[in-house]
Amino acid sequence: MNSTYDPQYNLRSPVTSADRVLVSVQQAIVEGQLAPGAKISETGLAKQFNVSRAPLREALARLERCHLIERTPNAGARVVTLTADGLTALYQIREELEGLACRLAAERMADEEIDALAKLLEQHLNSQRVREGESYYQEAGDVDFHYRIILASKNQYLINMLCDELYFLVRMYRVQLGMNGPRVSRAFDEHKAIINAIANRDGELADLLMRRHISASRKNIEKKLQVDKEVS
Amino acid sequence: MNSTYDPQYNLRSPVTSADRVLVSVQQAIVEGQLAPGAKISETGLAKQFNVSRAPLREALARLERCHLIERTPNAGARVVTLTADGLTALYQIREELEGLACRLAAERMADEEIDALAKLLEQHLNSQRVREGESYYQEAGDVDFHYRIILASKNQYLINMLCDELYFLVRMYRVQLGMNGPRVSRAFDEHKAIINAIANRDGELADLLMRRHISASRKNIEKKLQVDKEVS
DNA sequence: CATGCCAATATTGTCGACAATATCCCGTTT
DNA sequence: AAACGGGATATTGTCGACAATATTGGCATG
Repeated sequence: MNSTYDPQYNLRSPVTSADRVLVSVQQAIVEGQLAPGAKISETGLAKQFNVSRAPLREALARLERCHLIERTPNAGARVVTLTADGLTALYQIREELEGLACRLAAERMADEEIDALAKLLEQHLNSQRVREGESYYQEAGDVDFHYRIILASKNQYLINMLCDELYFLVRMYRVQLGMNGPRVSRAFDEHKAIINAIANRDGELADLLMRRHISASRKNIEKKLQVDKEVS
Repeated sequence: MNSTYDPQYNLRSPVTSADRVLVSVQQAIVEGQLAPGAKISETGLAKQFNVSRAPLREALARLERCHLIERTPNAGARVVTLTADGLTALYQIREELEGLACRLAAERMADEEIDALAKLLEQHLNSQRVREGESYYQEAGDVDFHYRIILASKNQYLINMLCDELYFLVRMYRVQLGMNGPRVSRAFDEHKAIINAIANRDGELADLLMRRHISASRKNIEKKLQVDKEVS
């Protein structure tokens, strides 16, 4: 599995050193190199990434924004922990917001964008790596699909909340629980149904399908969380 | 009109000096002392609030989070501008999220909380100040109602997104457009219907009513925006 | 006169040091 | 032995200065 994940979704490329360290720490938390619940040492991380504490603290502020850490004044920051309740809460929001994104995308997505997304889906399914079950590429493909629809909504706040805030946490749950099971082919079918609804400009249906899709995904992860808990 | 607005909604009281300057600048932007589109001078604001640039920049990071300013790397920050498109986008999100909040509140709100909220509504309607049309108290009362329902959802992300991020902008639209018109009594009826639905544990209905309520509010503000544009 | 370039200026980003606060450890007390 | 208290330590918050980047104004050129 390829461990470097190119976040092509970051709207603006990292220009300042706070941006760079943010990307690094985001990745470290999502992939678990900084364990859930771990205390974050400002001086430690600053040294590790060869920056001073100022840009690191700027990065921490944004990490809090995307719910990857929790800060308490004068006491410091900890990496968030993954819980069943948190997952449910997160996916409840996703259902609402991505449902809305589908309705808007059905109105606003250009025909060419729709074609391109449909093609990307096919291409992704046929890809060697996906069939071999590399979870990294499954994850990237899924996120890509959702991002394109969200961006097509052209609602600034929606895009911001989903892509810049919530999705890092979504990926964290998936990566750390190793979600690479047999749901891939079913998810593909669901994706296809959604893009079809959008192509038909049927926002209501796309909304409904997306909600179901996310709900199914949630149940899948909840099951895994349950199993993990029983094992431990 | 009382110009000081006690933000009783801030979950944790400001403890650090960055917290304090954040509250001050938030208020300044929402109430228009820092005009929409105005450039933000870090050194200027820092002097004005008698702090160094470090805590001020911390505050700016959080102001960006609640969409009150827009930053561009190496170039600085500007106060956001109020536009019809932005308002529509904002209220689309509100409809979805507050609808969800209603569904959850219908499940989770304690009977005593419901009673208290109903009483607060009555009390608010009968209040001298409200009948005299002091927009400040109308605004506070409305926000209070919505906040209580949102908090009752007990969904951490929902609460965070609405109360800590979006609502400052909502208030900014309302305050700066001087929304103190005759919608107050109608809004009261709508509030009452919503709390009734919640009391009956009818989440579906509460959801629907809240969406309509927010939609009506949006149209009201859009009208005002239109009028203002024609005048100018 | 408009336009493009370059230096001077102003503003933002980063750094290291200090102050304020929390955390830890250990001795004392009941 | 457990609970409390107080000092030592570590960590966070804030400050002023410097470096890096944008912006401004004037000068030369077409």
